[in-house]
Amino acid sequence: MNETLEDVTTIFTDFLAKKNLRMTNQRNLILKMFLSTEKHVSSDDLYSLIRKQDNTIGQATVYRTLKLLAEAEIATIVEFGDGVARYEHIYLHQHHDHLICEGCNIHIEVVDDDIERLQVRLAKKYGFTLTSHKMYLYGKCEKCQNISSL
Amino acid sequence: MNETLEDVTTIFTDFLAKKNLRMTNQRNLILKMFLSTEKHVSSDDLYSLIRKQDNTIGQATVYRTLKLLAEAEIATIVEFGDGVARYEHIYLHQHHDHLICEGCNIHIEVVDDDIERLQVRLAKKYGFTLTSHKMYLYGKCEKCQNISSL
DNA sequence: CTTTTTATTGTAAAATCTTATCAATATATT
DNA sequence: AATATATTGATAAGATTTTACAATAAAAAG
Ligand SMILES: [Zn+2]
Ligand SMILES: [Zn+2]
Ligand SMILES: [Zn+2]
Ligand SMILES: [Zn+2]
Repeated sequence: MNETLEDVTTIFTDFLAKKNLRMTNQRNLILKMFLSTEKHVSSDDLYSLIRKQDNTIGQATVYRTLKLLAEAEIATIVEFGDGVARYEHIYLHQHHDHLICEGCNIHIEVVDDDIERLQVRLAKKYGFTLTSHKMYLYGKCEKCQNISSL
Repeated sequence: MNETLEDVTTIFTDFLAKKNLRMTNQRNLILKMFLSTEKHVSSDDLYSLIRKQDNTIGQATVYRTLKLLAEAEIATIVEFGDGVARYEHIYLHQHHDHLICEGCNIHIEVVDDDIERLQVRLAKKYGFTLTSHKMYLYGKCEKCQNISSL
């Protein structure tokens, strides 16, 4: 996907309008900051980032806006199992899954077209139409394999 | 996998011994109740179940024991995104992934051997050895597809 | 069998993350 | 302008999980 910030802002504004909600300065700033980050930010991460530009913004507003962004399908939730909801953007960033090293904790974004195809097939086998999926692969990276074999 | 309750209890006891921990009545009961449940129980679910048999047990003990069971690889965490950690047993239950209907919320356990194979291949491509994975497929079941098209 | 050491438990407090409440403010509609 | 509606920030409340700690139980040592 190659949307610009303006495109995504329009998408969000339209989404809001459809629900009788308004595009505000706060929502605008939050969206802008969110899109400018790479990968997995928690609401709190984003709140800290935004405070640097505008320290009047409220924590709850960030929570609320991220929920809206997820509803608008501009953001998706990623859960790494520590009880914190993290978000990443879909627009400006295409779908991917996560490969995670249990040793050093690095996260690599991956996609395998064959798997993506088979997921649709698998869902269809049960009469489902697939709208999305999440896949997390856990293992050890090259470096950590060597360390643990010492 | 076809382990019996006794087998799994032994596995857990051994795991504990290796860490200088002890098999206690509480841990034994929690394990037994956990294995007797089907699928996704939260710590609180399990706590309620156990209280019926022994109302002296503490909530924290259930949390602690489930953590240990996960560490011992007898249980795995399943996260459905509502902020609650749920557990399911690996022993007595083989690996599977989850197909979830966004309409009626039913959960179907699925496995696709081709996908499982490709996951290993994908990880290898990045120099990773794979130890586990989680895959959640979200969509609409047959019934819910029809409902939403009315 | 004691005594001593170590681990475990239950209770309750604390920590974390998220949501709800509400009066004040900003935005849209009339 | 006046009115209605939505939004905000602060704060309280909720929910889930972890931690602290004294009392208890289990294991090890004597
Ligand atoms: Zn994918
Ligand atoms: Zn690594
Ligand atoms: Zn699988
Ligand atoms: Zn359904």
